[in-house]
Amino acid sequence: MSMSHTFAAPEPRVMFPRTVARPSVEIIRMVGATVKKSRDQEIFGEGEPADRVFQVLKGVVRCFKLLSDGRRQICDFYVPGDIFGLEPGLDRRATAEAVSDVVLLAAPRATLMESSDPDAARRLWALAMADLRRSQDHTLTLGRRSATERVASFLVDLAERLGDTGHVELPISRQDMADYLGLTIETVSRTLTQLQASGHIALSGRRSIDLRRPAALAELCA
Amino acid sequence: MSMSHTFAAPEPRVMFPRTVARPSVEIIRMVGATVKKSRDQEIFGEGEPADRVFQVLKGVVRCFKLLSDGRRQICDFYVPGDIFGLEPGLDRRATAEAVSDVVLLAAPRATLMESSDPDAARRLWALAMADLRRSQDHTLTLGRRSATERVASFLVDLAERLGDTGHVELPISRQDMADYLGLTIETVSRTLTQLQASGHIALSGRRSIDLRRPAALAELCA
DNA sequence: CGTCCGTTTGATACATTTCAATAACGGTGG
DNA sequence: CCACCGTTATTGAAATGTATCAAACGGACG
Repeated sequence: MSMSHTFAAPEPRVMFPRTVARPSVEIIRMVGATVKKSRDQEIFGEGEPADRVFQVLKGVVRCFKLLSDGRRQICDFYVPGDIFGLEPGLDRRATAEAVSDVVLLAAPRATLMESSDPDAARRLWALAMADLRRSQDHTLTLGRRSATERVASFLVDLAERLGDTGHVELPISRQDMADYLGLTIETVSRTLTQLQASGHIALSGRRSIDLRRPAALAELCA
Repeated sequence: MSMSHTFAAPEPRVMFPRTVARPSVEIIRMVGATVKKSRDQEIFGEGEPADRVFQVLKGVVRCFKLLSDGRRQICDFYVPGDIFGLEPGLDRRATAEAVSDVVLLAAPRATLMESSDPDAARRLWALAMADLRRSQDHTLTLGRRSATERVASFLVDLAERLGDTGHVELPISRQDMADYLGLTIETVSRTLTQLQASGHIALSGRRSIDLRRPAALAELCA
């Protein structure tokens, strides 16, 4: 489809908002304050009060949980357009960090919850449900898919989320992929080279992947 | 055990003050119709229209997803008091079955969504968020915990859910445990006998487990 | 041009799965 | 109450996928 790049992109750049319509909560745009964070900076930490909700304008955010010995599981990535930071209770159940430099919109939780907009609650609910759906798909992947299947489904999913062009400008490192997929960095790397050898994808640079046979890739997800 | 890379461990957290009252949605009780299903009977199937929401009165329900080759991942179990069947979209993303003979209350989705009760929406939201929280905890378990840690955390979680008495009358088979924990039935079985050998639990019959050292068990979850 | 960090590759170790057999339960009927 | 049976669970031995340990590579950058 698109020409493969001969050069690696210097830095993970702005990602395209996916074309799929998603529930938008206008109110965030209205009452939100712009927040910028640089690469690897924390946005909120586990245990803190969950007083704000965020929308990604630029960059990518990771949300993760830690085990006592430092093992990390990334629950989800958020790309431009996504809203995150809604919590079931009063405090954060996970930590959020900037994967790349990010620009966010932050709105006080209370404002959203008590909004007079009759649709706001419904939209917030839709957002929470969308997260739930993603989380349950993730559960299936982690519980029952092999390394190859995990990587394949990750690529397919990411491509779709970023607006499918058959080309993924990977916004995240191998370590982040590994921690999202429940694998090690070595296994992710090996799997990617295998997928390249089998002609499913083409790697160029560290952060750029062409999906050469998207249909076959989707098959691989089982 | 997957030690991918070491990250700073989270600061010692307070042991869950998780006495979060189970959000109840009275309206289900008011407009709900009683439904009975016997063991292994389907309650709803993936792809069907998601027109009803259920509350468990008696018995246990499992909700799962399948891969094309039949591998199964149980997303969650629902015990008496739990509400399930809320969906992000118009149709079911998973299949629900009766683990044992069950009695359910079923309420039309539309009734709930359009309820004039100002609190109903909020409670529904709380329910969805509770599911999300559980799902993300599950993600951590599947992605980063060893077999022993998975089984231990399952037992601790289940005991708490059923009303912690240090004794779990297991409502589910080894196969269901395995499919929830992303393991095989053999591994679950071996792990349970090890936990018995180490004095953490005592098995009696197939469906009855005593948590002999709950604190130690909780430690095992990492 | 050399350093540094992230990635790839290689060799080996290990946890869990797989395959196969045995054992324990739970219900049924004699 | 006991013997039988099918089902579910346990145990064992071997195979396998992924992790671990260790080293080499490569691009980005000063």
